[in-house]
Amino acid sequence: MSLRYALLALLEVGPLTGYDLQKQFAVSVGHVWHAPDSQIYPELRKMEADGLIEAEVIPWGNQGRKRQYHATEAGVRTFVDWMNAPLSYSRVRDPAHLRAAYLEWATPDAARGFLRGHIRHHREQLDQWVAELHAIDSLTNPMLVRRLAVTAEKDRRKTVAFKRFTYEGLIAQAENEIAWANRGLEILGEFDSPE
Amino acid sequence: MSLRYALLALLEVGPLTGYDLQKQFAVSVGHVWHAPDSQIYPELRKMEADGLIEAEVIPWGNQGRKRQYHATEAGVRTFVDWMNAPLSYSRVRDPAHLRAAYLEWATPDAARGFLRGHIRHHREQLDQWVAELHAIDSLTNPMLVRRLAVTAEKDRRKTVAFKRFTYEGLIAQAENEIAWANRGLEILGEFDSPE
DNA sequence: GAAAACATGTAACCGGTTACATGATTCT
DNA sequence: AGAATCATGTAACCGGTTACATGTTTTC
Repeated sequence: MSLRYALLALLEVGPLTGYDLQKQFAVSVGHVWHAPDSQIYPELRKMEADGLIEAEVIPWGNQGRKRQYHATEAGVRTFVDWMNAPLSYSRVRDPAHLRAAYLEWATPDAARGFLRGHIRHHREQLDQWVAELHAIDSLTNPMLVRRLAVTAEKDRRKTVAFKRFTYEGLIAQAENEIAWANRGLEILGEFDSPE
Repeated sequence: MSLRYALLALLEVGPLTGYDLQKQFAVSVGHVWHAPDSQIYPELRKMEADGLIEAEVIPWGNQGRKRQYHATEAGVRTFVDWMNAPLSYSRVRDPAHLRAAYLEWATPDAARGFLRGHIRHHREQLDQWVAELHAIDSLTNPMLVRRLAVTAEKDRRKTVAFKRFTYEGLIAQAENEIAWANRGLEILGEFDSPE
């Protein structure tokens, strides 16, 4: 159910089309919440039906049309209420750690492949997040710039601080996973080349 | 789709009823993969239909009956194949970090509550995992003991090593989240009591 | 004129969540 | 006799995934 809050978060800053939102999900918000376009467009319609957002149909070229959405008062309220409500945690479902727990069933090669894949995956995430952190610091993230433009001067530092905080957390997560997998490779080595 | 592999992992060790499996999901495997009974029983039936497991109907008391499942040859093969296949990673969907990214919308109290809740949640997880790690080291985890009983002597160290490895990883994750949330509380403090 | 980008969806499926539902056995 | 535990499900719903589907506009 967080998709709608992720969408609302983006729409708090200013009106966007489904396509704009979709692109944001490929970069900024997408770093913490992924959603494909096939989910975004129907969700926007539902949110519109629920009165959280409103669309303005804008002509685009000769025949083209696009729907530009903006948050309504109710939408802002809903978003703020969610931000102030306690977060509910879903139960653990962690394929990588599930596999690790039974790794003695894999061949040594497959086990090594799994751990290297884990490192590769988190290295890729890490690279993205580090780049995003730089974009925050250098103010080259367009959504953040737009956000700051509509934020009172006194709240700007805070806004930037939370964005940094988020990405620092994600970076620490990725580094942690990489360190864990490397430790796993060491353990594998102990059993592969025993002496 | 990992539920069936989690179930197979448990059934590799020896026959269990749906109820036995369900209890394991409340403790050991449940630490990495949660599943409610309403999901376990139907999944077992599907696995039986797919020939991965077989049930033996055992009388229980005067009229009671229970179905004790064991992995078939095909079941073992399927499990081993999964263990040797590359793991596919699903896209990020992280409610806590999503919220953190827009935490300036929450009241200072709600923000503090969110971070404290994050710490509480991961502290609870941490406690469970630390206890589990002790149960591994002291060989008081019944499933592990059963597992070791059917494992060749030379593979026992390896089996225990991977279990430890898994829980060390989970513990590091939890500690990481707690450290992150504490850092968030510090940041909050800077903005709440500025001078 | 072709390719890239803009724009917006539908549909089938699947795994997981929540709530409901029931009955037997064993322990105290 | 009552509580705890053992035992096994069904059903409605919902969020997310994957595949499919289509047309316009802008840029090169």
